Amino acid sequence: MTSVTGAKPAQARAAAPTLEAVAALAGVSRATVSRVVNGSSTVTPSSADAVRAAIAQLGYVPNRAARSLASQQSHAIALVVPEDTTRFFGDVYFASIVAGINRRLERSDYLLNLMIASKGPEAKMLRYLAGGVVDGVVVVSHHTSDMFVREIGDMLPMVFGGRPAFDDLKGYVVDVDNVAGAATATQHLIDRGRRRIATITGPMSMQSGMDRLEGWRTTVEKAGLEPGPVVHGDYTMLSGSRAARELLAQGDEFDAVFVASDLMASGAQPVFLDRGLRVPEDIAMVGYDDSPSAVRCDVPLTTVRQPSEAMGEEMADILLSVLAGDMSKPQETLLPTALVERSST
Amino acid sequence: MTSVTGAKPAQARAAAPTLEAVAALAGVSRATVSRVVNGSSTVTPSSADAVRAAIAQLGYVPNRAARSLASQQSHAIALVVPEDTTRFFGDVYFASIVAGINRRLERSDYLLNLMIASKGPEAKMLRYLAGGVVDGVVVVSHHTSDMFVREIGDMLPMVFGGRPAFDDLKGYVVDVDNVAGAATATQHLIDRGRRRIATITGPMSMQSGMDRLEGWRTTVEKAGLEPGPVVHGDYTMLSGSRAARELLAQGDEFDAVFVASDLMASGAQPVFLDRGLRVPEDIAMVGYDDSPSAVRCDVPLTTVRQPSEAMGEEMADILLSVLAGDMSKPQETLLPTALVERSST
DNA sequence: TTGTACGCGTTATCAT
DNA sequence: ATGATAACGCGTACAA
Repeated sequence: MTSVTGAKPAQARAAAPTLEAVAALAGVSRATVSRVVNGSSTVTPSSADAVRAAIAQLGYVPNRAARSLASQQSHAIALVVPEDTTRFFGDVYFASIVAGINRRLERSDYLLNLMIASKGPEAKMLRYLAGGVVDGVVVVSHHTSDMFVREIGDMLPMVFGGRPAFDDLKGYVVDVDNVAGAATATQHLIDRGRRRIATITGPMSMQSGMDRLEGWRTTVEKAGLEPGPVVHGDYTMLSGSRAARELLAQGDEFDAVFVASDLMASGAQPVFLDRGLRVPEDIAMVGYDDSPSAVRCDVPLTTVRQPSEAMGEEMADILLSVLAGDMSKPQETLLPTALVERSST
Repeated sequence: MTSVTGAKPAQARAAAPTLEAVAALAGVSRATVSRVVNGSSTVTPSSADAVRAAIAQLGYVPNRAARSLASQQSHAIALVVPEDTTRFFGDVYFASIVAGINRRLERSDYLLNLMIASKGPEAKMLRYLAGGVVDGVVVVSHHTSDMFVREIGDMLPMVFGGRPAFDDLKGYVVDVDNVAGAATATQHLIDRGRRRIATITGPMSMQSGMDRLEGWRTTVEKAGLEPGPVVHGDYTMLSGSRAARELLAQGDEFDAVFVASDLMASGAQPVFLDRGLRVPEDIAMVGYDDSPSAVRCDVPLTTVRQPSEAMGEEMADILLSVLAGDMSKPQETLLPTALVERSST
């Protein structure tokens, strides 16, 4: 590591102007300034103008800490993701969620605090949240083993992205209808004339994994078909290729497979192709997510699209409503999925 | 959108215990409690124990807003990324940076605030930062056109990831030696016996783009070689394939190409291969970044590895030092690069 | 409509 | 070593 010492980079920074200063310049009291800043009640237009002029002239910006302390609100929300950084950044699903949340937040004066909480610092994070850094929490990618999440619900309003697996949930839920999505995908396979449909599932520690499996099973049974082989994965590409090998190794026949995530499907497909199996002729595939990897496959994937960005936006919207005291939001919001047909079926 | 109304999810949340409460329980004054909380100076072990016991019993957590207001510090830093969400999440480089920053922050009580500031809300972000939400800022992926970044330097300590292109910079810089990295790559090509070396550059609006071009040029000239053709890209895969086509269209001969990012290289390579050119026999390639895409290429890329995660960690470390009043850090820190040899040379 | 005065939970400066 | 007490900057009853 080379280093070059240069001029000193720090300098005296101008003290930020306060409400007091604005009030003095505008010739009114602090209270009045506070009122126009918060757009509140009735202030005489003339003095309101004077205040606004003073604010502009001084470049006044409310001090966040002081405001929080007085109002008992931080005007920030947290996105809690119980995954490690690699998974978080490796999955575009999270990108969409964040984009959606951001889009809603841009129309407010709330801030987003990203908390990617892999394994260790759960206790630390709970302490942060307890410290009043945020007014509410959005939780996505939640596993049954993440018990600490329950404690969050005891101290802050909470919105889940994807229904958590435990029963006594405190908090709102925004979800896609995973059962219906999986059912649509499976039915599509049946409509294409497939009779022996396998599935590569998501993790059984996540509600979405269980729901998609259920959607597959009920649809197959309703059609009077014998369920094909089932192999479990964890949504990652690696687990997808492993599952594909296992499927083949088991020796059970199948002419189609419903894969619970595009990442797993794009891991599985090369395995099939390498074995000389043709997609979709020998094995038809349907994925889930409609992620970019679905298109990048050798045989582009038919898949179930989730409105991830809309989910993010909806979650933020619900949380903001709750924080605004609006208790009329439904506790559970289901967003629709859509089948996207490509070459793999 | 279906919705199901359920039980009311919100409930009365216990008021958080305050310093006052702890003091009362421990039988000391607020000041003393504050002292042990901040590990400060000299407190009698006996009363310190009493305080700690009270804290544990009450589950006391300091209120962040109050602390900020009193101490004039937020104990949070911001990572400002002037890119849109898609680019941010699409590039693993950022993931490493964040991971590195997080790793350093975990050993502190600072919080990270991610601000992905595409185009619009620059003014809004400046207002946030002016509001005292953070004590310092880390800026990565900075373009010459992002003028608003300069204003940040006027109000907060700042660390750049990658040297900004403007001259009067206020702030620290952590960078890799892009000139040296490009030089190593180019020299490697020369050592392999290549005489006519082209380059696909990064954006000329970024210092790193200019530096890598310079490293290529000086090395070629120092070897007494005639510089090969130069085509500009913007680090993305798409621009890489476009650049490759342009390179071919120009008709100038070349037997090697130094590409300023792996993403561009993985866009360029298929173009060469499609034209029946062999890598490395007809065209040797060296990329930059050592990103996952370097390995996913048909012909895995020889590339220049940057210590991205170490960069993130170093940036956070410097910022924390400055915030702690330590002015001894060098204004510019250069991290070393390393050549990773694979099949493309 | 506007101003006064108090409180928010900590830190920091004094005395003691 | 410890305890009053004054900031910190703002919101907001309450009074005028």
